[in-house]
Amino acid sequence: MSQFKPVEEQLAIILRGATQIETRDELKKKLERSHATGKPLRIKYGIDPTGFDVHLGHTVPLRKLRQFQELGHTAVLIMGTATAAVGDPSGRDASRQGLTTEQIEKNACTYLEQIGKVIDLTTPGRFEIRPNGDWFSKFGFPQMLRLLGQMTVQQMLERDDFSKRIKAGTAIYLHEMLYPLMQGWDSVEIQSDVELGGTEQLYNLMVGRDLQRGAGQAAQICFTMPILRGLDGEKKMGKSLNNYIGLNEPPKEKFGKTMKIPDTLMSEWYTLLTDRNPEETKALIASNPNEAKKALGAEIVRFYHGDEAAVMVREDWKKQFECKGDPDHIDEVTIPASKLKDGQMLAVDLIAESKLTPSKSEAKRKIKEGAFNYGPDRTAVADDKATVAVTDGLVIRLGRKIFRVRLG
RNA sequence: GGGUAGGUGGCAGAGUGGUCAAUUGCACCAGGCUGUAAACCUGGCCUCUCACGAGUUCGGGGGUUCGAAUCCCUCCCUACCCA
Repeated sequence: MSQFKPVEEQLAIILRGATQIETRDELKKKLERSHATGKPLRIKYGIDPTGFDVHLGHTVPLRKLRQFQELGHTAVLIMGTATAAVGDPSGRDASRQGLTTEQIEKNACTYLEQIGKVIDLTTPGRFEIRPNGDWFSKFGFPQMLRLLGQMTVQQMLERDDFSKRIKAGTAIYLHEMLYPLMQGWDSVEIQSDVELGGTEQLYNLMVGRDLQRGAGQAAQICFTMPILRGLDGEKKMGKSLNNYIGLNEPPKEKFGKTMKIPDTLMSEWYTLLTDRNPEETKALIASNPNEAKKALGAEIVRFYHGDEAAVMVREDWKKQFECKGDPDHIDEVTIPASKLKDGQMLAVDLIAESKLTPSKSEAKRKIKEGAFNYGPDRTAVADDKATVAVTDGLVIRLGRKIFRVRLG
C-alpha cells in the first residue's frame, strides 16, 4: 500500500490556486509513478537571499510547497547564493549591488528562519536546502560556454521582461540573461520533478525544462502561482512599493494592514493565503465585507502567531476603532525624564521624540492638521507651541498610531 | 571607436542665470465622511528654529558670477544611431 494519497485526491489539493502548469498531464503521470513506486517527487523552489524580509507575497508559492510536503513530497529549496553575489543591477538601489559573502550568509539564515514559519524544515525526507553556490563556484569556463550554447539570443529576447525593457529603453545587462540559464541549471543539478514559482517565473522555469532535457533528464513540471497583489490592490506586493506585510511584523500590524486592503482584493487573498473554503468565503464577502476582512486578518495572524494572538488582535481592533477607545495592548516609548521642564514638554518635541513622526517639522504640521491628541480625554492640541503635561503612562495618539509614554 | 539625446525630490515629468525648496500628476501622510474599504471633500508632503529666518537639495567634483538646477571644465552613468 502506498504511503501517498490517491493521485486524484493529491491533484485536488495541488491545483488549488495554481495559474499555469506545464503540463498537467505530465504532472499527473509523475504523481502516478510516485504513487506506484513510493518515491516522493522533488519540488524545487528558489530564492535569492538579497534582502532580509520575507513577506506574504513570497508565501504564496511557499504555501503550495508546504502542501506538497504534506502530501509526502520533498521540498528542495535552492538558496541563490551564487545569483545574489552577482547582484541585480536593474534596480537603481545601489546598496543592493555587490553583496558580500557574509551578508549573503546572514540573509540566508534570516530567510530560512522566516520561511520555516510556512514550510516544514525538520521532518526527514521532506526538506532539502541546496545553495547554488555549491555548483556554480566550481563552474568552469568551458562548462559555462556549453551552457550558453544551449540557448539563442532570440529565445532570450522573447522573454517579456526583456522585450518590454527594450521598448522602454531601459538597460539590460548581459549577466541578467544568464539568470534564466543559471536557474535552469539548478534544476539539472537537483533533478527536480516540479518547479514552483510566481507567474513571472514561467520563462525561467521553462528554461529549466529545456536544460534538463538537454542533460538527458526527465523534464520538470513548471508550476506557477499567481502574484499576490499588495495593500494597494493593484501592484505586486513588494518591498520597494512598501505595500507589503512582512512575516516578521507584529500581529497588530499584520491585522491592521490587512484591514487596509481594498475589498476587491479579499477573495484573492483568501484563496492564496488561507485554506478556507472558497464557497463560504465568497458568501461571507458578499454578505458582510467588513466581517470578511476582519476574519481574513485574523486568519493570517493565526497562521503565524496562533489562536490567542488572533483573538487578541481582533479585540484590540474593536476597542480602538469600533468603540473609539484605546486597545489593551499599546506599544510603549521611553522619554528621558531630563527632557521635561516642570513636568511639561513641547508637544512638537514629544511627538518627534516618540517617533510618531520622523521629524519635528512634520510633527508641527500634523499638530496644525489636528492629528495629535493625548490622555484619557483625548485632549487635542492645535497650537504648535503648546506644551503637554507628561506623566508616566500617558497615552499619545497621532492618526492610527498610538503609544504609551514611559518616563526613563 | 564615431555621432546624438539625456541624468531634477519615492516614481513620472516641468524648469535652462535671480520671482526655485523647485509647476504639475501619481504615490504617500493627516483631517472630514466611513467598514482605518471604495468614492468624495480639505490640508500637508527636505531639515532646524517659538518666530524673523537659516541650512542642505536638481548624477560626482571643480570653476565663472553679487547670485547657478540653469553657464564653463572635468569625471561617472544611461539610451539611441553608425561601425
